[in-house]
Amino acid sequence: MARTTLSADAVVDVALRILDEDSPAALTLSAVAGRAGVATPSLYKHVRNLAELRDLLSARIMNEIADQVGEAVLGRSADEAIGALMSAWRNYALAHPNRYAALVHSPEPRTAEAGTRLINIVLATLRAYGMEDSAAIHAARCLRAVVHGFAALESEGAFGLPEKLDESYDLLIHMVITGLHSPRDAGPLP
Amino acid sequence: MARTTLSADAVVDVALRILDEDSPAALTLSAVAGRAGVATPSLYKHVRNLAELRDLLSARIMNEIADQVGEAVLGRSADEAIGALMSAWRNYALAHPNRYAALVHSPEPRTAEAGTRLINIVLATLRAYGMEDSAAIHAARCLRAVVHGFAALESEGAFGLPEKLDESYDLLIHMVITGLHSPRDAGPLP
DNA sequence: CTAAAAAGCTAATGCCATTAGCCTCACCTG
DNA sequence: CAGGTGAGGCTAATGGCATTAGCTTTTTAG
Repeated sequence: MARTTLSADAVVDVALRILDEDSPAALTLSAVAGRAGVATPSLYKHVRNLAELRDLLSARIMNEIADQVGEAVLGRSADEAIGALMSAWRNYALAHPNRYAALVHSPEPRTAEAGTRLINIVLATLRAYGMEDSAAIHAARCLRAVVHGFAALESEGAFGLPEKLDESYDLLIHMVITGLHSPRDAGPLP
Repeated sequence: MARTTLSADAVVDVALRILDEDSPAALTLSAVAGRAGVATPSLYKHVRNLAELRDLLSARIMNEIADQVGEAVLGRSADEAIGALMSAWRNYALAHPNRYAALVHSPEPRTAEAGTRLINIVLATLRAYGMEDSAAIHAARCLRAVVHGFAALESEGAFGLPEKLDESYDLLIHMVITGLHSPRDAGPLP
């Protein structure tokens, strides 16, 4: 029966639900097929193999992050934009910890393209600080590393102490904004 | 033959070599057994299962990082210590990308304990900035997130652009140091 | 010297991904 | 309206891996 129900996108949808409701380890083709109401080998008509499904999943997730971060930045600029950007990014990871854990930062084209969308949003935001070209790239990398590090650790439950994580993140935002205002060649501080 | 050759530690050694020479995905009990010159089920005399082997591996790696970071900080303080700490941490990830990728930040006791060693080193370093208690915890979390984010992304090969990564990291160190000198309640900048 | 424990082995089970080859319905074509 | 084609589904089979059970051998403690 050439039903029109299933497609690569639909398979990714199912995989996302498994990810959200179970764990990254529960993401098997068997589980996806079971939930889609289909025999396992049927999935191969839509997806080359498990590795490709993971790639598609990563790309989808990265695009969702770019969407949310892009929306958060709309209509803001400079410090306010940085804060909104960082909060939106972290909030995505908090709302979907398993998705964030499943996100792979590989050179795989689809995910890389979505990653480029995200980086471009960051670069655009940095223009408010007068950063261009190389300087902006370095700063964007730092911003990305900072947010990713916190989000990854937090969604893994790696922060054990009782101190409030919101406060830690506020501090981090503050540190980033301070750093952006202090150009690299400013030399040592007083 | 109750040979004295194999032990849990030796199994972890073999697993580390597989990790270094192949990939995280190549780390199977079969591969470990093969390289150890033993049948697969024999490993269960030393390790409860694959999950425990991964935990032991994580703990080993985390301890190595703590060792290197602790050594880097020795005899330095304040800004110089922060820079040395951040460089040593990143250098470990660069030297052993697969180990860094295999590192899991779970609440698993052994790894958590090694992680505590590392955090204590960071906390001690922060004391040079007059930070204590809660403030130091928040700052330590930020430092950890910053370094982990950069190291994780770099060792995954996530930075695609041609700009030199050393320069990006220098900027990141600069940003962190600047942020540490600017207390949270300093208010907006000029 | 002996007995028990430590550490190894083979065999067997079950899950998973993947491949091969078959079947059937939906739809387009004439 | 008949028929053929292909997308999309299915069953069966294969091979890798983790894990368990139960046996055997070697140390080593007493």
